[in-house]
Amino acid sequence: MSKIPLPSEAQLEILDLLWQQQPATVQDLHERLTARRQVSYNTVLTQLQRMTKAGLVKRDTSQRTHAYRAAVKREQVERRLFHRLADTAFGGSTVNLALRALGSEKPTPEELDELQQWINEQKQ
Amino acid sequence: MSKIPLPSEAQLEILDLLWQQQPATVQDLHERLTARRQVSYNTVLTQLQRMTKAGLVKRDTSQRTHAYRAAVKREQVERRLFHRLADTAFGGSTVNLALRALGSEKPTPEELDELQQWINEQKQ
DNA sequence: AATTAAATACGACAATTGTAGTTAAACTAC
DNA sequence: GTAGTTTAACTACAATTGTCGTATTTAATT
Repeated sequence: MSKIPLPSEAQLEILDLLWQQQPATVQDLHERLTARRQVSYNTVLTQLQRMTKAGLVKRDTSQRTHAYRAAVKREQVERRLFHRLADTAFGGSTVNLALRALGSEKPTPEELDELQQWINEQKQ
Repeated sequence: MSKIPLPSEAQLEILDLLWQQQPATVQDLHERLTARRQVSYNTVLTQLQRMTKAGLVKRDTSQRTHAYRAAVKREQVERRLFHRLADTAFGGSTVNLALRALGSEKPTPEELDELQQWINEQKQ
């Protein structure tokens, strides 16, 4: 099942774009990523090729212009990334990590509600 | 000020031990780290040397056996790490990231209380 | 058909990362 | 003081990472 590695930083950026809109071509992704920072088409392509090999994305090669989609679930990847961080520096407590991270934030009322709801669920 | 880089994964592990107890010698840290996973003395030493050069830790070389202490604040590093993660894949919302990460956890009552308290503070 | 554009494959490369070996100096214990 | 032990400096090395360039193929334009 999950011998799929976690995405690297640069890969995560692209994967994030895919999660937002799938499927997508290299050009799509390059355009969208360029909106955030300067990066060449080939760089995006290479990362997509690496992610394909790694099993992080799938591609449809039936057309000359390949179409990509994520092969991993957003929730799972995010949870694993978070855990890796929590494990190495927060004594494994994700709640601690969450609290620490929240510490300096000013959440929107919606976000607060979501959090509140989560807590209520846990209490039952 | 902060051209100090973020610690790598392995460095964070060691830094975490330092934050728990400072100052510490390489041997101290090696022993404590070994409790978590197998790693050689030299590996710990090398990381400490790299962290020293990077400005992440300071060392007292007045004795033959050097003594290390963190040169960066835990809160700051953790917040930066968290933000880096949030920025690349969570649309910059740390609350979202926190929620996502909490998703599958079973927190202790104490942790729940802490979270609840944080929420209450935010509401005011 | 000839030229240009678009797309992928493949290779390259420097920097970082994790890991550890070798060397040499400085203590420690006989 | 001779032999082992600790410690740190330095070197090494393969894997990963982020970044592109070049070559090649295929499609579009004129």
